[in-house]
Formats: sequence, structure tokens, C-alpha cells
Amino acid sequence: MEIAKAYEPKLAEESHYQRWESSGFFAPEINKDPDAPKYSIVIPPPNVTGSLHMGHALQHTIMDVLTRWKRMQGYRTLWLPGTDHAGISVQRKVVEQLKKDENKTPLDIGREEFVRRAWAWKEQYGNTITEQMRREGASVDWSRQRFTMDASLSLAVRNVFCTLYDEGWIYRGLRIVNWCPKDKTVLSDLEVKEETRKDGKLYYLRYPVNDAETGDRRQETGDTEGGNASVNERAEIPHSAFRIPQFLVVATTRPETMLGDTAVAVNPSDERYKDLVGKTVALPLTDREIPIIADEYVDAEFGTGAVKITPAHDPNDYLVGERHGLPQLLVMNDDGTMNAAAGAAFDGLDRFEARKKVVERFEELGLLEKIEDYEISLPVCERCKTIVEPILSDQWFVKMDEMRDMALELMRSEGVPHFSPQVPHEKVYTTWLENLKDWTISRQLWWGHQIPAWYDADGNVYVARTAEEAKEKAGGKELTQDQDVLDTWFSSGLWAFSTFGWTGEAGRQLAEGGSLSDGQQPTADGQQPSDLDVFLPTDVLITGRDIIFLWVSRMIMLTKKFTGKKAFEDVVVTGTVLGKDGKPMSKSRNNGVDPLEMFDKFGVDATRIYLASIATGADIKWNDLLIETYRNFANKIWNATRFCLMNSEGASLGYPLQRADLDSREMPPKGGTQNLVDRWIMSRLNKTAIDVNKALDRYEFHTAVSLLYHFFWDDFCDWYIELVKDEITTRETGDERQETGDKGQRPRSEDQRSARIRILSILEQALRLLHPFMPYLTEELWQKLPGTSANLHNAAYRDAEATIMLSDYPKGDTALIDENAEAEMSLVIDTIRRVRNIRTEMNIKPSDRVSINVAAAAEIRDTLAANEAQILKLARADKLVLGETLDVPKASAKAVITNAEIAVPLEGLIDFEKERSRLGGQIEKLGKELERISGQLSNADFVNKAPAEKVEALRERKTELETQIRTLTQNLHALT
RNA sequence: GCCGUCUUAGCUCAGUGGUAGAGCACUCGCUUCACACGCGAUAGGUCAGAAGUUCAAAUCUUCUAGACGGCACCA
Repeated sequence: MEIAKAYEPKLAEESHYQRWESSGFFAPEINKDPDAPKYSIVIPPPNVTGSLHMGHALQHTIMDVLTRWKRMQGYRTLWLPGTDHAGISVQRKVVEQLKKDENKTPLDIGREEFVRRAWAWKEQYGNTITEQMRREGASVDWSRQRFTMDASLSLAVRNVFCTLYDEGWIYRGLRIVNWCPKDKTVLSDLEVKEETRKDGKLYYLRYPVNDAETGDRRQETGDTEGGNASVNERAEIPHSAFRIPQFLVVATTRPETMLGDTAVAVNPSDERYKDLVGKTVALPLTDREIPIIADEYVDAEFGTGAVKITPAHDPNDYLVGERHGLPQLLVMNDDGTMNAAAGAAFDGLDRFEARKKVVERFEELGLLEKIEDYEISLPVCERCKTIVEPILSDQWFVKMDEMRDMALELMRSEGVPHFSPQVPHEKVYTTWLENLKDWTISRQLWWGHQIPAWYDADGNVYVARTAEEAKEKAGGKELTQDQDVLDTWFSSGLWAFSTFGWTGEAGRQLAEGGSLSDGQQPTADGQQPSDLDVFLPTDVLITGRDIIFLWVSRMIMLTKKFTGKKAFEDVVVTGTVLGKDGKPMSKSRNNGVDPLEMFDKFGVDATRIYLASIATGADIKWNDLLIETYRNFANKIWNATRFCLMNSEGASLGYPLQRADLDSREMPPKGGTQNLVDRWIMSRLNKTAIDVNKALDRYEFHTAVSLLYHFFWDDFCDWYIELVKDEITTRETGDERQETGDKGQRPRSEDQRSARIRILSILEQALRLLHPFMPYLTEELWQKLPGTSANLHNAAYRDAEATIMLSDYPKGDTALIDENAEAEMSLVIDTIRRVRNIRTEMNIKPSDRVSINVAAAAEIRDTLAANEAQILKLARADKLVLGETLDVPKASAKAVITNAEIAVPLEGLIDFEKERSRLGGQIEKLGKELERISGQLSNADFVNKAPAEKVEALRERKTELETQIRTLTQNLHALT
């Protein structure tokens, strides 16, 4: 068979996915075993606006590895794909498009038309990421693809909202919320990030005090003469001399909000201000008079100890205002400009313009005490980085108490979800839950799930599942629906069960049936179990740290609340793939690496297995060079297969050579040398299979990759192939070749045919082990092997057409682990290595053959004798002399291995000086180890307290080291 | 301020009580008939620092230093 000399990823990537998908291999229905256990994963839905980034690639790789692995094991496997509607992002895209194409605003075209265009946008651009997932090789069941605004998922949202409202867990109220003036919507606490700015300022503003003794000072606010000493200076004056100061100085970072001040507060125990409490100040730039109040909230140590109170624009001030019954004066519009309440001079000014102007006016009036530099942390909108404005607003909230307690109980009693890695995520998760605050769920957008609440002319609210139901509740009054939509995370929070068809009806019936607690859904007789019955709870959720609160925790709570079930058993939290600079990848830093470029450059499979190799849970800096390792690995696999195929004439994996023949000791019997090598590789293969399965069970993807890499490259390629090469390749003479006319490929004997089957079998199993990580390459090669067929499938997929992705994942058989074979192979390998080392150190030309002399006990001599041909070939020797003792000329290079001494006669070639230093170096190295071990063994505490087998092992090692050192020392002396 | 993570070879990282590992880079030698995306052979680390527990510490405890993350506060 002709096969290219190097692996071309593109060719394999283009030819398999379409067949896998169209043949239904990804759907759980491909599994025909009625008793098959299920395995399910739902994808964390990427934004419908999104395109694939490295975080996705990492998480998708892990999900696909798990899915393909379990599918090959015969599970009824479902990985469910989909996207979320990304309220703010889509809204912004459509607004931008509208502006650019038609220079219109959403208000110009109206809500209905806007929503229509948003859908159109979604249809046109929303499948970018799903197409990219096909490129990744993601084995998701596209027939079950979901979108958070699908009819059924929307119904679920509406029912959840209504149920929570009816039960008192959702309320509407006036609170200080995070407002993004750019997006013109409220944000939840989790969508706001703190950003530290060193260039902040703290402004000290003077508020004239209305002194009872001097009367109303309001007319004197412009007075810059006299009596304006600051309170700080006043504080130095003894209390007896204290007079009501002319000004009360407040410090603020947001001067523009003073226009909304409705009080100034001081600490009740602050002696400096005792006499001022109960008096008023004339609020500059306004005609308002506001009270000086005392409140414990004020820290007398900070600033001037006097705080301006703006209840409508600050969360703490809001609480102070509540306590003191202060008016809440809103001075800003929803776009961050000042409104009429701020006064005619400021009406319509942007908040930062207004800040400048307020400060200027204070300065003009002589009311600006000073401006200090101040490091400040500002809340910014996570998406657009706009500075978020805390503002008083009427919004919908979810009280999380009950659901929070459910989630905590689940963790406390069952340890669910089990986080991997457990530290630190479990603690962070529970701590967050314990401090959970109410969740703002309304958003001032048009794209999303419109809140199912209606208002009558008097402002009474009616929450209902439909407009008709609301109208009925309102006694037939004319109603208008709430204009807001729900937070996208609200619908994402239902994802674990809404994607399986839950709409709320079943949930309600279930609640009425009172069987919420046991997590089992009754299935009516004769009905097919629904996806919800079968696949929830899902087995594992793969996600990033950043959405544990935003999504994972909410999904756990909502799933438990509405289905009585766990959302998932395990949560695997992936690390963050950082840019080359060690910082998170971002557009602004321009340190991003595009996974699609990596696919082009190194191949999808190489990128995937590289990502799996770094999936330890820790963050990792990106490094192109490391993918190259796995591109090389892919090429290695390709070429090893190429070699096997070039020598596979007369060999076939197909029936009647069954798996039983290949997977067990029933392999075609072979005597002598071949036996050891085969027993050894089978031992290595089965150990690897067992350990890989174990690693995947524990979500230790990097361990699995490392095991596979070293098995394939070191054991299979470097040793097995080299050791059996002579046997499986034909060395026919030119005459014979002419006779057979088939380029010498036909097996020259039954033994050779068997050897060819064996190597193909090892390779085939290795490809299966690798398949979840490298789906394209392994499918491409598996299809090329002679005799691969559905016979190699897991029993659950007997009828499906042949594909490696439905083949049986090797479990590994402990009966095939052969420690004797591994020990014997170590002897052979060590011997070869010692001789190679001597060759290199002594500058023996590769073409020169040497003779190998070994002194050892009979048992060892037997093993070496049985593998003579292999040793001679790989050590480039032409003679192996075995004996009880060495009988070699003085001009020989010597070495020791465990229980054997090796000599390579080098008459005329040996450099005595070099040999002396070589031996000296080895003696020194071994001597250090001996010294340490002797120290340990002479320590009575160690001998008495350490486990006996540890002590025994060290004693053996000591004896061996002594022997080796003695031998080497004798050799060294013999040279002089 | 509170909670947490990390610090191991030149680089990127594995390694949870018993002889320090990998890939890449480096050095030397190879057109050995699968593969130069390769083969062979070397070299390279008192595991951030200090103290403690232990027969035994990269690994457990405490402290210190540095890097980072989350949460809270911030007039």
C-alpha cells in the first residue's frame, strides 16, 4: 500500500467528520445495547456571538476525550451541544449594525422589528462556533443541539420565573444596582469587575453650615473671605473654644453626585462634629438645604470624618438614607448624563463633564478645599469596560436563600458536585454560596426572554405564564407587559435540564406528586423514558474558573429546585490558557493565540493532544514549541503505521483472527527470542491501557497523554519495532524476488505472518487507545490497516459500519502483565545501552562492528543468548561472548549492569586516558549513591522503623552497588 | 482586609513521605532500507529561603520573600 512519507493532517481532517456525523455515530441511539449505562455531558453553551478561542478548544478537547472514551467503552453516550443567546452581546451587535447600515437606533424601528433583526443576525452569524466545533472533531449529537431561546427552553424560563414568583423567591423592588450607561442596562454583581486606578482623585468640598447663631448662610456661599478654616484645623482647637465652623468639609471621589446629596453624615461619637448634628448645610450649586445627621456607618478616621450622603447613587448612602428617612434624589439619566434634577446648569451634561464643571464651580466659589491623589478601584462593566454607575433603580431580583441551602446541603451530605481539582474550588464555591446575595435578573434589553409580568394602569403587577392568564388575574383590565428581559444567565441556569426537554409542566406535576426529594422521575407505563429521565444528572461538567459562580452554582441550585435532581456529579475546572506573556489572552493585550491557526499549523489532533497534555487544572503559559512535540508525535504514529503497512503482506486483523487472539495470551505461539519481546510489549501495552483508563477516571488527562506518548514512542517504536524489524521484513535475495515477483513482501514463513499480525495488533490497539485524543489521525490509519472491521467494535455497536470511534476501548488485562518479561527486557535493553555508550564514548564509527563479552550467572546468560540477534543488531556488534567470567584483552572498555559485567574489546581503538576517566566518572557516581545508602542503613532508627521491604530493597541495592564499584575499580586498576 | 494557589533543569511544566522526571533548547555522533517532524549518546537541579515534625521531606506544619487568583471594602 502506498502511504505518504509524512502525515498531512488536512487530508485526514477533511475526510472523516462528515461520515461520523451523517452515520449517526455521535447520537446515543447508535448504541443498541438495551442495558448500556449512560454517560452524558452538556456543553457550557458558548455565546452565539462567539468564535472559538483557546479556552473552548481546551474544554472541548476534554469533553470530547471523555465522550469518545466512554462511547468506546459501550456507554450510551451523549454530549449535547448548543449556544446561549448572549443578550447584551447580540443586542450590541444589532445596534451597531443598525447604526452603520441605516443610521437608525432601536427606537426608530421598534421592538418587534429589532427582535426580528436579532434573530436574523443569529441565523446569519450564530453558527460560527458550531462550525468550528466540527473542525475540532467534537463528537456532539447535533440532532440535540439547543439554543437558550428555543421555544421549549423559553417555556422553561417562563415557568421557572412564574414558579419562583409564586413561591416568593422573585420580587421586584427599588434598589441601588450596577448600571452600565453604555449598554443602558442593569448588571448583576458578577458582571461587574473592580479595576484599580492610580490616577484617582479625592476632592474635598466645603459645604456652608447654616449656623443657628449666624443665621441662614445660604446667601453667603460665594464668600471667600474669612472663617473658612477647615474642620481639620479646627480639630486642633480645644473643645471649649469650639465654635460652629463656617464650613463642613466632605471628601468624595465623585463630586458630580453632590448634586444629589440629601444629607451629610458624621459619626455620632465624633467630638469634632457633636454640635453640628441636627443642623443643616446649604448644598452648594443648588438651593437645597440638607441635614447633618449622625450615623455609625461613618468612619471618623477617614477623610474629614464627614460624608456626603447621596442615597440614589451609592449603595452605602442608600442604606443610610433608609435609616434616616432621607429623600432619594436621582440626578442622572440612563446614559450617564445628568438630568434636570441636577439643576439647569448641569442638565444633559455627561457625568464626567459634570464632574469637571462641579469642581470648577466649587473652585470659583472658594468652596474647593483641596484635591488629593487617590488610588481608587472602580467598578467597570465586564464586557465593555465602561465605568458602572451605582444607581437607584426598580428591578427584578431572585432571593437565593432556599436554593442556596439546597446546594450547600448537597455538598455537605453527598459531596456533590465533586470538583476536580478539589482544592481550591470546593472551598471557593461553598464560601461564595454562604455569602450569596440577591440576584438582579432584569435587563433593559429587547433581545432575550421578556419578563412574564404585566402591569395595569395603576401599576399593579400580574405575573403569569401567558398574557391571557395575566389578564384573567387582573380581572380583564388592559395590561402592558414588562419591557425588560431576563439575564441570559437565568436561562443558562436551566441548561442542565431545559436542554433535555424540561419545560416546567413536568416539573410542576412532579412537585405535586411530592417526589421531588428522591431525584427519580416516575415514567408512565409503556412510555419511552425521556432524555430527562435518561441523561440527567449529567456525569460531569467541564468548565473554567470564571463561570463557577455565574453559571455552575446557579445551575446546581436551579436544577435541584426544579427537578429534584443533581445537575451533575463532577465538575472539572480547567486552568486558564495564558498568553506568552503569562497574562490571560485578550484582544486588548494582543497576546491571543487562535486555535484555528494552530489547527492549520500543527493539525487538529496535535493541538488536541497538546491541550490534553496541559489539562492539569493549573494555568499554563502558551508555548507554540510544545505543540510541535505532538505534531512530531502524530508524524511518528503515522510513520510507525507506514512501516507496519509496508510489511503487512499476508497479515490481516480481520476475522477469523479474533480479538481473543490479539488481546490475550492466545497469540500465535512462538518460541525462543520472539517470545520475550512479545510478552514484554503485551505487558507494556496492557499496563498502559490499565493506567490510561485509571487516569481518565480521575480526570488526569496529562497523565493519560504522557503514558500513551511514552508507550508509543519509547516502547513500541524505539524498542519493539527495532527488535522485531528483522523478523517482519523480508530479506530475500534478488533471485527469490524475481521468482515471487512481489517485491519481497509475501511472508516467507508462517512465523513471519504471525509476527506481522502481532505488530499490527499492537499498533491497532495503540490507535484505539489514542483515538479519543487524536480522532482524525487514528481513524485515518485504522481504516488503512488490513482487516479492521466492525468485529473490533464494542459489542454495543455490532451493526454499525466500521469505525475506530465505535471500536472497543482497550481495558488492559492484568493477566498479560508479565513482570518477568519486563525484567528480562531490562537486561537486554541495559546491555544494548551500555555497549552503545561505550561505542559513542570511544568514538567507534557506526559502521564498525564490535564484539560484546558478558560475564554473568547462567540465568542471565540464557536470557542474553536467547536475544542474541537483537542485541547484536541494536548494539551494532557481530559477536556475543557469554561466560562465567570475562576473558578479554586489556584493551577493552568495561561497564557494569545489574548482575552482569560487560566488556567490549577495542584493540587499537581504545583511548586509555578516556576510558580511565569514563570508569572514574561511573565509580564516582555509584559511590555517591552507595555513600548515601550506607548512611541510611547504618542508622538504627531507619532500620527499626522503616517498613521492612524498604530496608530490604536498600540492602540489595547496596550489595549491588558494592559489586559494581568493585568491578569497575578493578577494571580501572587493570588499565594502569 | 479576608480566603486561596503557585515558586522544581536554560524554557514550559509533571511529580502529595522512601534512589529528582518529561518535552523543547543545549553538546557530541549519525543520509542505519517507517520517520531529520528522525536515530543514538551525553550534559544540566543543595526542588524560592528559614525553622519544625519524621528513621526519612520537593511532598506534611509554621514563618519569610516573590508571583498570581477570588471575595470584601473604598466618602
